[in-house]
Amino acid sequence: MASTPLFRRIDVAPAYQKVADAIEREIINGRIKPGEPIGTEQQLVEQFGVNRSTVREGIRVLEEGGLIRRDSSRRLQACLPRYNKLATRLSRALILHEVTFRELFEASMTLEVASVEGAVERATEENIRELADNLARSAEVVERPAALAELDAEFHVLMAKASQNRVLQLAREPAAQLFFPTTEMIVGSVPEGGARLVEAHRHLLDAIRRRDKAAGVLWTRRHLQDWRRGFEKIASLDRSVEHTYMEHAYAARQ
Amino acid sequence: MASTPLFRRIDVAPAYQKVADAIEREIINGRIKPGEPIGTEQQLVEQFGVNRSTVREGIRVLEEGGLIRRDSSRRLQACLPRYNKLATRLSRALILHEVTFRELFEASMTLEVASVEGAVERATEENIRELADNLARSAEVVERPAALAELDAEFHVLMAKASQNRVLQLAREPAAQLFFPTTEMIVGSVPEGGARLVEAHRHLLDAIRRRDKAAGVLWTRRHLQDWRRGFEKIASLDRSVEHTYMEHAYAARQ
DNA sequence: TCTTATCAGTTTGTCGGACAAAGCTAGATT
DNA sequence: AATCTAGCTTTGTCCGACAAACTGATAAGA
Repeated sequence: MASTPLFRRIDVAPAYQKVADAIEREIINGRIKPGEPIGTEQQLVEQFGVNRSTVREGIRVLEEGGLIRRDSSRRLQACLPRYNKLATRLSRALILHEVTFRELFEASMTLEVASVEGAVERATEENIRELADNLARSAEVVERPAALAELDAEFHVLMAKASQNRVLQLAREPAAQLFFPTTEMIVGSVPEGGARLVEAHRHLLDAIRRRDKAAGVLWTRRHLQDWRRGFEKIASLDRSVEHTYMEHAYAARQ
Repeated sequence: MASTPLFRRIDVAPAYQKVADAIEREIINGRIKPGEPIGTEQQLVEQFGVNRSTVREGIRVLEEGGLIRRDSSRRLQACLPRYNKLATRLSRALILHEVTFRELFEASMTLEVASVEGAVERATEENIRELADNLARSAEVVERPAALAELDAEFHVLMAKASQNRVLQLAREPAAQLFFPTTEMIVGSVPEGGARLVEAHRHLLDAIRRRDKAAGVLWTRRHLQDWRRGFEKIASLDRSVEHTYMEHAYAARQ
């Protein structure tokens, strides 16, 4: 057992970091609620007693972290970090770690199955309406791979939402962001690809309506296996989610 | 179909954002590899033709995003975003969204089971050694909840690593960061809690060694059910992962 | 020869002040 | 009352400056 230290540890974090930390603490522990204003840069300068440049560096950190944002008039306010934005960062990290489509597929299988199970158990009328609406729109664009791929991604987001489990929602998002953009290629290259996709969605929605978990899991598996078979016609599962592919997804998102 | 536009869209992003985007692009598409230097602030000032303050704001954005870091001498270099740094941000987001322990538990059950399945299939000798080492250390501190809780968290990280699936590794991390800190409280408040935990780990490692997937899944379920029963003695599963709890985890991490 | 001390040059973190552009406010005008 | 305008505020950017920390190399000492 060490003796009581004479001095406390010296805090050597740079000032901009301390500014960011101080504001973060206020938001995390709820003293500043999402939507509430943080104050102007000048006010922060006065409160913290540092230069405006320093405050601004701190603000950038928090902004990137998704804890604060600027409203329409560019004033600072606290906000709820959007899963989507964070997921984008994570997807980027996955790219840089050169994960393979096999890893992506395996993880997505787990996460999507869990989503469906949750959705079958807990989907609300509202959730079902949203899914039905998506299905109707999908049926209309079954011959247009780009539009269909987008609706497919949305369908699975809605499914995760219907599970009422926000942790799951967040956990599946990064993988989904990388996984689903390939749908367009696959649907386009497999005969009847679009029709099979819509049919799978129809069965999934049906399973949720009937609260039939086994059917939900079964059709999710089939749906993803379809994706996999399609993908393997185009490329190897063991190829990494490449930079070129990222550029594609990237350009499309902008 | 719209006619060809006369003008291209005007880019109105602030300069610091453009600086960040430009550097990010170079890293994402691999022209700058992880570990390579970005250059000094002065060099960036010259290359981009903007002020150093502007460059520094851009740097903060990338730093927080985990794309660049400063090495021992504070020089800038590209880096692979660390999962657990990103996961920390996600955990924070989950807190702010006031997710419940029930959501956390359900999602973790899915993710940990998937980890074990992967580990049983693909764990290397090295992975098994690490797990065995962790287990040995756990057995030594079975009576000290704080130390044991830490090793428990590590055990599950190692398990995810053994699954050889980096997507899964990343997906489970945010939930785990919120989930496992409660272990300390639970182990301390349940008689034989520590012993049960170590026993579960022993069976898990054994299942991996024998490549027995069913046993791995079974003991993972038991292990987490144990957590759940313990947790319910202390608090309701439907309580949100509260700010107070976050403060606890937060203080411990500093 | 090997280690240590020194010293000048870089680089980062911070500061103060400045200014144009965009937003906001409130009084003036129709 | 609705609209317009002028002034104030705030943000984004720039400039120049300086102390502290770090680098690298040279000089001094064992």
